[in-house]
Amino acid sequence: MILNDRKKEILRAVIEQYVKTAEPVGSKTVASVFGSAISSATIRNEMAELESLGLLEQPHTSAGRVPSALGYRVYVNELMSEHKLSNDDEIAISSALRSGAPGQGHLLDNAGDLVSRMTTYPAYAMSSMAGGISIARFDMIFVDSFTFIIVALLNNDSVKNKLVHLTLPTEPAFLTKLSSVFNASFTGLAEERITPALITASERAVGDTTGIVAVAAGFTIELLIEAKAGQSRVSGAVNLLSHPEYRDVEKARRLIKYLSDDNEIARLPSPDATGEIKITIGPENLADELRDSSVMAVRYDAGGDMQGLIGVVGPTRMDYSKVAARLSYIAQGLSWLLSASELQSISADKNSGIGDEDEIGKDD
Amino acid sequence: MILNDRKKEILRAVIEQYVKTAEPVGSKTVASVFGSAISSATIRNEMAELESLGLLEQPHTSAGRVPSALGYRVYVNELMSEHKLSNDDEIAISSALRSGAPGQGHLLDNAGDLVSRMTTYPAYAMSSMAGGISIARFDMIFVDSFTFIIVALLNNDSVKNKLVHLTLPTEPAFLTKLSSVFNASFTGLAEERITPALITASERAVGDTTGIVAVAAGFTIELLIEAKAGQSRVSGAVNLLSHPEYRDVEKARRLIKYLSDDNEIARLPSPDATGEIKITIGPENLADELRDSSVMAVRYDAGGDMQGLIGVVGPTRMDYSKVAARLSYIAQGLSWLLSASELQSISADKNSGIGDEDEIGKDD
DNA sequence: CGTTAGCACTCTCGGCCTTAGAGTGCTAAA
DNA sequence: TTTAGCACTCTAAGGCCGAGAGTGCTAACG
Repeated sequence: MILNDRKKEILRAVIEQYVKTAEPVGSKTVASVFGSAISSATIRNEMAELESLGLLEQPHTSAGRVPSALGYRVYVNELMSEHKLSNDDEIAISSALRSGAPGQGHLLDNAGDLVSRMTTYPAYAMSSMAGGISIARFDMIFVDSFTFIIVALLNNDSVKNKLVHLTLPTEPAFLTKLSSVFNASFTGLAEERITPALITASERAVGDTTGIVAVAAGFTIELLIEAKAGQSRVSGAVNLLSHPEYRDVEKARRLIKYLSDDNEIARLPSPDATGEIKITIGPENLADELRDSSVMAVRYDAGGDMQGLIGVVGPTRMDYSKVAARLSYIAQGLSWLLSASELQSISADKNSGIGDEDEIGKDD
Repeated sequence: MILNDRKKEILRAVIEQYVKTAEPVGSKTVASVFGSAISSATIRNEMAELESLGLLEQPHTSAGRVPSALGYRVYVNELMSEHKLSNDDEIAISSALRSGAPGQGHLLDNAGDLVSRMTTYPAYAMSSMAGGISIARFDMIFVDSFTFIIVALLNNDSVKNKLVHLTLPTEPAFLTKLSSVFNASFTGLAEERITPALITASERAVGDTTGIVAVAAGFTIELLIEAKAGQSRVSGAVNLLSHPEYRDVEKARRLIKYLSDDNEIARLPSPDATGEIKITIGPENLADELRDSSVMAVRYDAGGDMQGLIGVVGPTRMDYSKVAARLSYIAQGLSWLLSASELQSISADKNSGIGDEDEIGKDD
């Protein structure tokens, strides 16, 4: 978009004013931003042109102008100045990262809560694994003859388990055999690659006639499915309700409903590279429910082959610059803590929970 | 409350009509309920008396009447007829219970989702353990010299785990010793009873100089705290927004905010005995945020020493009878499935996940 | 004495009009 | 090219009015 400098400044002024007040911005208001350098009449002319370029819109004749989605896009691409985080923000974020939200053990929840608190918008957090989630190692714990526990160490360094009850008794030696077969056959496989044929083969390998292999395999699949599902989280959806664009309950309800669907979350925009902030504005979003909202997201490095993603969903009238700054500061902090923790281990500092690998998606 | 039969019938009619329409009910409407048995003038007289008794209220002269909190209370205690569940409802509930919500492994989530879906109100689900949560059994899994897993079988039959990284190497034999000391010292203890003194004692018992005992004990405490926290869940908070009494966004926001606080959830009303439905109406609720909402809850038997609780939060204008019927049908179903599963074990039916003990709060 | 028809009265809600104010676009002058 | 001036447009808020709903009271009735 080729705009002369003055148009750019006017566009910037309109957007920044509108973001602040949520009211259409008139030529006089813009003029006052420039002191007495330009008259409101000139600005009116410029604004009329900006409108015909599709960057501004008028709710009706004789209201001021409001940025269009395209206007925001130009602003984000070309005009937005880097927002400098305040000291308070930096302190708030880094101390929250270091201590984790009280009473919460989950990294995704922690990160999501923090993002949502620091932006006043609903946040989403996801983690993903290059090559998908699989099990790195099985252990079977004998509890009593009718009970055992499957413990699975996943390739994302989290641990999951299943308690299994049996109708026919078993014994420790059998479980040892079971676990070595499982370690041989099922490790490294994504959930969809654990096929019935594979299970039957293992059944034969163990010499199982009681069905225990099938059951254990079933739990293994469940466990992998849960591990995949546990990879996304939305926090602070209520926050939507404090923004004027969602004062219409029905609109808010639809968006919150949308955000509570895990499958949809997985489809939210995600940036290609670590550190780069991806912004999709209004109709740039594919989902209908997001047509008049914006989404910002950033990846972070969760150590090893793991990648994480945090983002927010809010009205198109967002302070993109400020949100971007906070989002990327948080992402950087997470990358740092999570990569650092690869070298880290027993730590006397009990509060640094959020950085410990034991915190990563080990739920269930 | 001593009311003659006709007053009772009128009160009932007003409430049932109001529940249906959310509009103040006039004498004529009530009269039509009785056919031409009583004239609207008579009803007017009766309604005026019901108002002076505090059972009905008038939003303004010349609107109809609306039930007061006291009116609902009398209705719930004395007038409410038992709602007969439709066949469809029974089928919907029992099949949902049997199969679990798709993609969700957690019992609390499942139950909460179901309740919220079947009532259109936000639901809360909790589970609790007579005597508190403690660990029944420890296992330590050696992964490599610098890594091991603590697996804890809790007294509520769920399993939790922690992945621990070490700075100094260890070996399987040491972990065996560690786990026997932990099994001897820390089993059966609630989180607050694992004291520094106890930890030091174990340290001496194992002969540990590396701090590994302290770290493992720290993780054990964390694990218990998480187990306690994982015992309550709210589902379907968005549902509030579809009810006209929460069309005021600010009101809805406050209530949803309130419901997203775990500590507050733990304080929501809970009935004394299994099967009994506890209903608190409007100002009967202690929390300010619930002053114009009602809460209904029922306990179910989760097998063994475990108790569960499901409930809903909604406007005082609720169909108490219908919600009660659905709630208690769900509670009965849960009791049945969970108690049954004590006898149950390996089951060929992969879909009966919700009834399997492995599903209970094993999210750590 | 309880019940009922009749009626005046009250209050809300929606529609309509008016006015104030904000902001525009156009014109003409600098 | 910029700007002052001005007529014009549109909304939002307030006021007014009539329709409608529902009441409470009174007086008549069985």
